[in-house]
Amino acid sequence: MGERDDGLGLSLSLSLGLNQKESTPRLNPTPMASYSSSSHMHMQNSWIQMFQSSERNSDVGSFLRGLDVNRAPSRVVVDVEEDAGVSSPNSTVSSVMSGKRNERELVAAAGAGGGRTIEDNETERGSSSLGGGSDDEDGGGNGDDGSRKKLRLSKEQALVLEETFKEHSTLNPKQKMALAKQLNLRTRQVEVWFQNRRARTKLKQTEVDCEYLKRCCENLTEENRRLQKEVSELRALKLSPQLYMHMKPPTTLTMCPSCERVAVASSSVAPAPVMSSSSPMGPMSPWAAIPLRQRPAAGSR
DNA sequence: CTTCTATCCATTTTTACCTCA
DNA sequence: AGTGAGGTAAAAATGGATAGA
Repeated sequence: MGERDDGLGLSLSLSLGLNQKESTPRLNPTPMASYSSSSHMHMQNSWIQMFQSSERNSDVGSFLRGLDVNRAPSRVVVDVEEDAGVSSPNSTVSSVMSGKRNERELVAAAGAGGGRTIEDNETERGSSSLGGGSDDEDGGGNGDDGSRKKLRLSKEQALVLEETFKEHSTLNPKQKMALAKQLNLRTRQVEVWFQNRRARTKLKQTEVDCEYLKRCCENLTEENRRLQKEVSELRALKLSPQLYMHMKPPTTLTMCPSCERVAVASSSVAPAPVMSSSSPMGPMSPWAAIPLRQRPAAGSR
């Protein structure tokens, strides 16, 4: 199904993302959840390329499917005029009515009432796709009744949209209109496509972040388990002082990760002063009697 | 400050396509 | 081989929030 492509892409993205993040153990400083047009270049260089590579494959896949199944190459019918007529709802419609709904209603009305929005779009799509679109196949359908009709974008259209999205995750009205004209789409379609594209990107970014956090959680859980085990071992050693005095200090828990001082592994001393920066090694510290060179962690610094 | 317009996002609905029994 | 059900992604619609004039 279609998910196969997406699943593949996602798995690739995940693996890449994790590898990338493992080298830099921190979440993406510009998470996609809050990306904006000003920060889209970040994602362009990091995440989005992973997505786009997979999605492009998906597009190619759907395109190939479309080629095989649906579209026999046929004549090219280009009708750009209506695009402008129908597709500038923001300016023309809103001046008469108010709000976005009116624009949609107008489009629907135009499609139903002898206008040629949806139906024409099919024609336009066929024209801009690889000559695809047998006219009788889609055009004769339900375009006349004004009902919404699915508009599967052609490969070329999707490709151009993707390339544009790479450069700008958002479009200003001028760019939108130019792109719509170039692709023989309505500006509303371009706008919707970009909205959906941003949503897909964000969703995938969320999934990647979730996977990364899951990994972090697993690592921390494992680390916690290991430390708990070590604590219990040290507590057990407390019961046998002779052995304790002659043992080497543990290889872990020897360094405070924050202040990078040698920590005190004494069980008789409360752990709080251990991390104190003023006197990390109190007078009661059993390690104080051990020469520094015998402390593996301290000596390794 | 209010109103209007445009845009965005989150969510939902619709549609086309695919797989499988 | 043909067909319908179910699943999925994508396109479109909807409603709310927000910014700017």
